[in-house]
Amino acid sequence: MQDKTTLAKKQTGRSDRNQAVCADLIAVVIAVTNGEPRVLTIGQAGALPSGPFELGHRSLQSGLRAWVERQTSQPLGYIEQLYTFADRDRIGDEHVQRVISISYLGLTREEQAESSAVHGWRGWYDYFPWEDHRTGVPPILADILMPRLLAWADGAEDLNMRRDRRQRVASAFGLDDRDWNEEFVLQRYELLYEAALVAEATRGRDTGSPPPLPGRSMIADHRRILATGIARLRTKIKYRPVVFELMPPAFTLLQLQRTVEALAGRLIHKPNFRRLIEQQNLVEEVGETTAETVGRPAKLFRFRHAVLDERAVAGTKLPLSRA
Amino acid sequence: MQDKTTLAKKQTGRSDRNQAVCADLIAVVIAVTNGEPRVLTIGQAGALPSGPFELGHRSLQSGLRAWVERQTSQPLGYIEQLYTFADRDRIGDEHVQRVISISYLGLTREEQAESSAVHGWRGWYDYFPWEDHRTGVPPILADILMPRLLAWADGAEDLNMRRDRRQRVASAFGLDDRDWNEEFVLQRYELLYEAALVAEATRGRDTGSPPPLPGRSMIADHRRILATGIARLRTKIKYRPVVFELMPPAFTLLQLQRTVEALAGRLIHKPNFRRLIEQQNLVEEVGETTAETVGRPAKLFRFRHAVLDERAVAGTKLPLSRA
DNA sequence: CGAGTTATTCTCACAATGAGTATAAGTACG
DNA sequence: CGTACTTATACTCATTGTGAGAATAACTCG
Repeated sequence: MQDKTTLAKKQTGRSDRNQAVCADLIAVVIAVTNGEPRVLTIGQAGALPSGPFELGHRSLQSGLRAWVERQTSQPLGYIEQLYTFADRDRIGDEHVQRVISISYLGLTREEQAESSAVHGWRGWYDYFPWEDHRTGVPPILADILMPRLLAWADGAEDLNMRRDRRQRVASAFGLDDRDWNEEFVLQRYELLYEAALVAEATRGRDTGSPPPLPGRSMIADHRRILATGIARLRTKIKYRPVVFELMPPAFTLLQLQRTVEALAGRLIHKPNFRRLIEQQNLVEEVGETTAETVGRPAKLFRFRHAVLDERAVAGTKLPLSRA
Repeated sequence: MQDKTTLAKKQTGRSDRNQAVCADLIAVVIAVTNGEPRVLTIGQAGALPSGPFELGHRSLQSGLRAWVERQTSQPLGYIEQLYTFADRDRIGDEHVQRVISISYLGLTREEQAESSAVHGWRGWYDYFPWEDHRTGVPPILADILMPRLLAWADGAEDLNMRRDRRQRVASAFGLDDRDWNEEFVLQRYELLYEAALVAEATRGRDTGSPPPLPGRSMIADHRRILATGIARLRTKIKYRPVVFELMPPAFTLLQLQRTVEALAGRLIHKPNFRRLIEQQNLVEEVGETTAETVGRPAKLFRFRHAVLDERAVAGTKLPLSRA
């Protein structure tokens, strides 16, 4: 019955323990502007908006909203929890106190007047140049990263380890007969980290003048958190109508497609995309057309907000081309 | 540049703040025995294994493993993070100190010799009797819960609120022309909570002798966490080969099917299930057959562990019948 | 007006899926 | 020992979903 006492403690506030943990809230806030996905950052160093969870906060979510709005004055719409970390090694903290990082993914639209010195929107492919396959395989991947990754795999002492590494590289980057899977963002980042092909992997060590490595870096483990957010978003757009959080009130089907392509980092077959959106009844015509540049004017659509009620979870499927 | 100081603080351990938060690790550990899904609990009251995250723990995961093994001496295999909560109201804690609950889902096999007084396995449908649709719609749902839910929906003052409630009930419970979706476990629980149809919803209040409400209750918000775990598992078995974590080394296809049915709470078309499993190459023949009870003996299969390497994420789809 | 550009509608082959039927190989028991 | 019953396993078939490409419509530009 040691269990009864545990319960008692649980219900009377555990003042007997001094687990001085502190909890950080970290936000990955995404917007898509002109067909480019962007992430909200603060400071020069490249950091995600974040701050400690405080007593005044009503909930984790509201604490996060408060920090983001204080640091960037960007209003937040949709948010969802990403992951909670507490690894000691990655935090870059030598002190004894433990930090728990609770990360969130937020989706908005970039409507800021002018960019500020302390915060701004940065293209997410600046941080992950190997992730953009819209115009084919990025040169940086084929020319620099793949050779280095394979060298790293073959550089393992153990035979089993070599096989394992090659296996993981092949799976994550779509080698051999496999297809490129845009969802494996985190696995790819973790491999590059392991192979010391991203700057933050060698941060603690004294590597003289570090060689230039691909992709912009971020403080602490923020780039890993961003990778987690991108992976989640790329997965989620396939079964939930979250893309619309990133769209203006009215948009053409091509604009919608370009947004999805920007997120997925790959192209979509236009007629099939259109078919899927329409047969799922996700949008309705506004009644007007765009007077944009050249070509036949496109009808404007708006998101049918009713679908959020109709099928709380349903599914939005997106046809991604193979080529 | 207030941002530079923030960074500095971040990297030198934030001893300047006294955010005395404490973090709890909570485990939803699932096994399936004889076609019944079960959850690992401690104590009489119905509690999930849990304990505070401590300085000695290497990571959140290892801290969780330590607590579960200490409290239940049940070894843990597969685990994944579920969700992090910090709601004040639901914790049942009047004190100022904040508690963050980090929950995990674990999958194992029940191999305990005899049950102990302080811990044990309980059928998960004891807690959620309305979730088992393997033998049709549970009477408790049709006879008791649905009428009460509809009464609750119609009891709202505002017209919009009435419509909204009816809408949510219909969606979560598959009314009208909608299908029952076994994945909406959490939404259903939340609705029942809102409608005060689960015991823990009226816990704080002085409701004299509370009427008997369906389903066994749990301490604090543990039942909600269990609902989250069930929902996650029901979703996940459809695209990842996690069922095998719950299976013995060798099994027949029917045993595998019964396990999936137990988790999903609904029946599966046998030939289609078989086809799906085989064409995905998830299993291989052991070479023996079962000498079980009656009927033609079934071949024994084992999980092809190689698939975990081959497609780190791939997909295991399961055909759920509509009837 | 013709070339170029984007929008929009169809067609078609093929894979995936839900449902049902038929046959095989055992056990139980008169 | 043969018949009824039970479970295993193998096919069939209709329908839908999906990837890919062709055809047509409606504009702008010069």
